[in-house]
Amino acid sequence: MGATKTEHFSSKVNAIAALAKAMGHPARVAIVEHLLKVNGCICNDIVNELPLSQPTISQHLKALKEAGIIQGEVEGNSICYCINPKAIHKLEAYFGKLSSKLNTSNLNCCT
Amino acid sequence: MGATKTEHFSSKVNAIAALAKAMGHPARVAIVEHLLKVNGCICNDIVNELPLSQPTISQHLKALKEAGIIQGEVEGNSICYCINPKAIHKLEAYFGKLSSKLNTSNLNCCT
DNA sequence: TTTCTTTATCGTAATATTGCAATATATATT
DNA sequence: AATATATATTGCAATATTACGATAAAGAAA
Repeated sequence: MGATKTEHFSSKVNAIAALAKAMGHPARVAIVEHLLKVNGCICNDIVNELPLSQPTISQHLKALKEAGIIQGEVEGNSICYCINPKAIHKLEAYFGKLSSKLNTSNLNCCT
Repeated sequence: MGATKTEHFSSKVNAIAALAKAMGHPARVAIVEHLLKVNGCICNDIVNELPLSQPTISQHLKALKEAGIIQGEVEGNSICYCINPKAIHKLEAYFGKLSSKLNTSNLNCCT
């Protein structure tokens, strides 16, 4: 026990959960926000923006990258990280679909 | 160390992270999917739908409830759980805003 | 080549999460 | 009251996450 039983769930459900999990930490949300603010890339300035150590930030960047939320390229001396719009769009599409289904359904309990 | 340093981040960032975290497990996504499918409430049938024990499911329901993703009411012998549309809408709005900002920005790197 | 800068990885400690058996609680039914 | 049904809580073991110091790696600049 202790490990998530991903094998029992559909790949669609696992895919959404993996994306949501990656966004499930304030540091990672803050990284995405920062990437959006600087309109493109992180080149060495993210460490100064967040109240976390460099190894911790590197770890969070890795988690975001492995989930497909961001993508990175070596850019000379530093690394260029930016948001992968497709991943964000998947989340938007999923929650958007949920929202619209909720609007059309008659939730006649728990109100 | 080991605990998330939530106190260093804005309440907006923490709020999104908390919602995303709640959706960051396949069992919890599956619960939400099931709630949507039955168009309203869970009344005792969720345990038969998921490949997890009753205590584990109860735990996931509690996590979803504490995050505000679902809301529950005692309904006679059983419990009536249903989705809180506001929480889903917050997620949709957040990722929607990210998406549209990404569309208008010129991501001239990492392409 | 040496040094500087930037990012990644390793090792480790603290904490959190996941999962379940056992048990408790609470209401319905008989 | 006794029993049945549905959900929650407790206690525990296994695993994962978070965070950071120390160190490594890799390219830039001198």
